[in-house]
Amino acid sequence: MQDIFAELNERQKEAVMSTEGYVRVIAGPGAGKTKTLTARYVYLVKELGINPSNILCVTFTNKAAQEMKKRVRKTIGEGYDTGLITTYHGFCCRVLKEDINHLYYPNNFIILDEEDQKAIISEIYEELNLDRRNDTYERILKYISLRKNKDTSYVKLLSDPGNSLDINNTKDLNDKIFKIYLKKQQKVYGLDFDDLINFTIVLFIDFPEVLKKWQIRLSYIQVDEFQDSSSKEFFIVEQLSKEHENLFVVGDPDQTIYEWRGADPQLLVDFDKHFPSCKTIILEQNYRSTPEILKASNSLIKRNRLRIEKEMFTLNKSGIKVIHYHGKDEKDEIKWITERIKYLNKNFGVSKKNIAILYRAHHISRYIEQGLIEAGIDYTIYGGVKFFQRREIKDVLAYLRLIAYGDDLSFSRIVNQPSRGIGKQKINYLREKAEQEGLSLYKALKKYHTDPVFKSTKARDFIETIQYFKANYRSFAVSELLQDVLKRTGYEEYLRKEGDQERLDNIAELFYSIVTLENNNEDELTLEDYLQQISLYTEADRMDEKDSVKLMTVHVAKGLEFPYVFVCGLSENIFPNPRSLEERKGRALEEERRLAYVAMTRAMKELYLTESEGITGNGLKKYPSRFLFEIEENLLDRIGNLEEELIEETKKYLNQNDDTFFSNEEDIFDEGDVVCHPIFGRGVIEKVDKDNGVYIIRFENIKTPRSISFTYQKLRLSNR
DNA sequence: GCGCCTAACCATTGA
DNA sequence: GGTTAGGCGC
Repeated sequence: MQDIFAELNERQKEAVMSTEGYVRVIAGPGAGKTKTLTARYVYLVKELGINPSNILCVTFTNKAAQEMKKRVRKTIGEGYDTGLITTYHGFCCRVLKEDINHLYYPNNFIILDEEDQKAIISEIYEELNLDRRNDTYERILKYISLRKNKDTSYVKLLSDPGNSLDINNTKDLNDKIFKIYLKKQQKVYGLDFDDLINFTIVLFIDFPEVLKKWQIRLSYIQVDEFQDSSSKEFFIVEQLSKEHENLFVVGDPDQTIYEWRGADPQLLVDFDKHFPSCKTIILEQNYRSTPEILKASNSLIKRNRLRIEKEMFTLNKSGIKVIHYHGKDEKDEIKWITERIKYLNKNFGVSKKNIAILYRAHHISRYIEQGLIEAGIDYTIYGGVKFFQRREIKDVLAYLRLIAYGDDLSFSRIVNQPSRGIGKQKINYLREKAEQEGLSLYKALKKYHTDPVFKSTKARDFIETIQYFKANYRSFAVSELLQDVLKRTGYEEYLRKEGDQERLDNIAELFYSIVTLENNNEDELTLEDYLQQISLYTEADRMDEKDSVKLMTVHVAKGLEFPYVFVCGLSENIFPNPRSLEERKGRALEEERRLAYVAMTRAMKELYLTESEGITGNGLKKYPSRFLFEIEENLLDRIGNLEEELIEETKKYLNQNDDTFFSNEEDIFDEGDVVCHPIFGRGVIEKVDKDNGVYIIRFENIKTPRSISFTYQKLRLSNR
């Protein structure tokens, strides 16, 4: 216990000791959020004697959960069930496994990931004879997700064993697709990511006794990265906390980067209004970055209007200034990066694993990769074609899932992989049979594989192999099973024949990840558990200690830190992202800025911001990102050939598209002026802070004064 | 009927 | 780089 406290500062200690009631901790980047959260968990167990099975600790990723579990176990010892250190989705999964039967859905449901959803939609397209080129998966998936989240009554439709889905009675094509989708997912007993949350909510509302059970069980609840919780997720923890009234949330509104997915930072901002007894602790000391990095980051995030004023500080040692490199083209940009990496390595012994290259969107990684290959620098991409969505990984997992569940999605994925002579036509034939007799595709093949139709196929082999595994899989560890499956199904040989070493390597990586999981788990890892866990995995969960440069999007980098960080592709029309700006006007630019802030604050020792001239994918000319000019000039070291002319052109371009940018207009308000803000309402200007370019305004309806940047005053404030 | 190859088109972020 | 339709050969 002692050593846990020894590492904490006074405020962090205060947070750890705040075990009763509603508590919110607002903590900027590198302030030791996770450390504090972990210490509090340990304090609850060791000092207060609370059983871990009564503490719900919601983390943002599985990786964060795994690491926290590891640290917790080190201090409290083995033998505890720390299964409630988990993500929202992981927790919902746990609840549903226990109680979904109330909703007439079996608890051996499968979790549908994006790939599965796409497969379902693809089937629907085929059945309805729709032209795929005129539509996109993304649009349909968005529509389905929107529909599900707007009205959760679909949960009852889905779980109704009588199946009251009337496909003929539809309003339009979208509605029809939606209903067929529900029918298809019901057939495989699938739950997608939205369902996990929605089912849990319906369960809690419709069956108060289930909610009560969990309320009593969970004496303490703590939530990490609370600014990225959605109102639905908040509803879940709020309801759960009603019995013991111990809810502890940690977050930073400035790091909200998931608004587009439903995150609502206002929940953290208004936490004190929601729970008037709430205690607030603010952690402003950063232990991660050099003062140079922190100052530059602060100076950028200050440009946002919608924020709780807080200024991070650090006592860390000074380093070099943040560098902005401007390249003549993409080749030049990556060349400079690779040379810098080599320089750091040669002169300071910086190893590759301590370096991260971050970007706004996956496709940017292409020219980065190219350059790294040319320079002979090893790298690992996290994200992009996501590891768990790679063809070979999905195939292997589909075999495992078919063995465990016998579902149609897995079946159609791998029945002809490797080729067994069972193509489209034969699947359609099977589909008809299955439909008529209410069988799954696998069962239909099992019944009819002796039909003359399948004479020239390897259907019999296939059925025999799968049947063998179905009968025996429980007596093997998942890793053993995987190896056996690879051999007996001929999948490994098939890849080997194709000479696809990379795919084989990926499978090896999957194998080792299973072995690690098996070694870390307290209990035996069952196949069902594994499959469920893996479908909730994220790219960040794969992060390891391989000695290679790490490439990932800023979103994937959230919550992580790296000694040396390059943020590349910092151009207008890339970062900030034009589609995001288009889609959610107003709020989006602030989120993009927070994203840039998150990217910058990942760096511990040195931070490089790079961009280059050229054109973007949609044929627009690239200009240096506005964010590069929003950071105070004296905090950046501009390197590369950035001509005055281009800066002027950029300013002109930005002003054209956003009249609040580079506005030379002087502040038109004085202290004491009454102003009106579209969101905050009426307020009085308390102070004009010319140094930082902000007004401090006390709004009538808001407890703490807010700061509003000058650059926005023209647009956002009006005299009144 | 099946599977392989190619040209053409497209790309925001993710649990 | 991935995805898709369509053509072609077995």
